Amino acid sequence: MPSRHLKGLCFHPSKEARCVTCSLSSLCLPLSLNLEDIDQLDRIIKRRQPLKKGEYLFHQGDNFDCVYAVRSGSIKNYAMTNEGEEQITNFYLPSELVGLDGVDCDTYPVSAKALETTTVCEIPFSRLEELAVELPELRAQILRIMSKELRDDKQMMMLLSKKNAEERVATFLSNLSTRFKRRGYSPYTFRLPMSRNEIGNYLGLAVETVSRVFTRFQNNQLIAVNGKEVHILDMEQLGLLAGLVTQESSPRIASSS
Amino acid sequence: MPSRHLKGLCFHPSKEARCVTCSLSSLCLPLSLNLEDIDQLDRIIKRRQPLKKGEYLFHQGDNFDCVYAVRSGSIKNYAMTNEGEEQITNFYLPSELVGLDGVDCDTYPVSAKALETTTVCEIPFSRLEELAVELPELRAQILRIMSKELRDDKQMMMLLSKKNAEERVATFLSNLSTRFKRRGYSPYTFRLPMSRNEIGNYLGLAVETVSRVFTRFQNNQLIAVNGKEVHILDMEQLGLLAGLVTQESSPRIASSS
DNA sequence: CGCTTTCTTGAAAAGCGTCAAACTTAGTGG
DNA sequence: CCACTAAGTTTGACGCTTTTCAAGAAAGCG
Repeated sequence: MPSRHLKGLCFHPSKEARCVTCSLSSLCLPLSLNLEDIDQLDRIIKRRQPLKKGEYLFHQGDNFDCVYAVRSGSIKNYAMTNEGEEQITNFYLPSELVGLDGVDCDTYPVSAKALETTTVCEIPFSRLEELAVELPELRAQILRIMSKELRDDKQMMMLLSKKNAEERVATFLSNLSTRFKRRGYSPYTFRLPMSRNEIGNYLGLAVETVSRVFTRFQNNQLIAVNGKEVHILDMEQLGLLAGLVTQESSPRIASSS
Repeated sequence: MPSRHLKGLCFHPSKEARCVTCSLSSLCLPLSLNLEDIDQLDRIIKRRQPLKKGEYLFHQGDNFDCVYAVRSGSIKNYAMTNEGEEQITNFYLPSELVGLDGVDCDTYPVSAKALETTTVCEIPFSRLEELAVELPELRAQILRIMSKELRDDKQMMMLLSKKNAEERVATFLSNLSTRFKRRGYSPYTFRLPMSRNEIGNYLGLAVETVSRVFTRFQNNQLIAVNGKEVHILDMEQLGLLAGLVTQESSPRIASSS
């Protein structure tokens, strides 16, 4: 039924080439748009060729022109420090929107690189803005997404300035779990798309520390890890740790011994 | 000359009660609005009674309804951690906009408290949105401000995850300096509106560490401090330190001795 | 299958936090 | 206006968490 409007405007007429049929449609941009609005949005969106691991969506400094919705796979955002090391500022999983922090500059302030084979929807920002003029719901949705990202950033700042290594890793895992769950995947069993190094970089910890915390969590029956495969065994305890737990009387995780 | 439109709509008919005559007009929201647009904006803005030190602009959890432009004084944003300690997420100086991270929630995610006697313009968000429908420039400006805040947050995350105590404090001072300069004040001499404790909280450092770094900077002729009064003596060196300098061959600041 | 990269583990070192105490400033009331 | 108290700041000594360095184990890749 929802197939008016498609015509010759469809760029990659694949089996899932429209927002209405997209399995992520309830999570992605058109969260609160009605069917007609989605059709309009649909017409400005391009599906890009899948990116292979290590390929770039855009580079820091590229002209800002599009935002991207991840359809499958995952993306990392990172900037270069003055010394040339990378600083990861975010990971993006399917249904999440990449590139919004470029809105007020001419260029992307960070680079976006695929962590694995990744497909995205490309949304030309100028056309999105045009469309937003007519669709108040779309406008509101864009604001909501940016505002959400602002709040997530504050959470991250809290993590970086107040939490210790265990709390950081626990927060990271809980957070991933929640996002996988929302996508429809198991919140208990998932594959980390990023390396230990990238986790450490993101969390402000040395690789070795991340590795040690993983082992400690495993020894304490919090999780079971096998390479990038993670099973969360005790979600409650993990959540407690993540929630900035240093309560005097809390059963402290035994230190490796 | 710019005085059509005012009529009975002016809430506090003080000497600086309009955006057009506001000394911050070139910095504040209406950055890129023309005179007529500013007049329209002007009519939805209320000037609130000055806040005394320690008073709240809003509390975490209050209904989100307004954003605020600081006219004079300063504001801190902070959230409560699960353990009940405060975590400062931002400081706002005159011409800066407070409250935007509430846009997509019903309630403010943080509290906003005056660090000193502070005056603000109150901007009802619903009316701002209405107005934004007609004024594309205003819409763009709101996006720009949010996007700027997103990028600032990334910078903060970088600071918290990669910089040591000296680099953090140097960054903090450089940043304040820049903002004071933009306001038209001296970038070299200014008064810190916040306590050492608050600086430490914000930078993820213990008070004692902040204090020690201040002393060290003073011993090394980088700055001169007297209570909250700060003079920057060597802006270049301070900037170098701030810019994530651990270059092998850089003249490392002598440690207090 | 061998090579490179990533991950893990141990031991030592460093940076920062914590505790404690002296000192300064700000605020209050006599 | 000064004394008094509370709050904020500075300084030193010590300890703990995390980093750094190093080396071996596992995994990914051609």
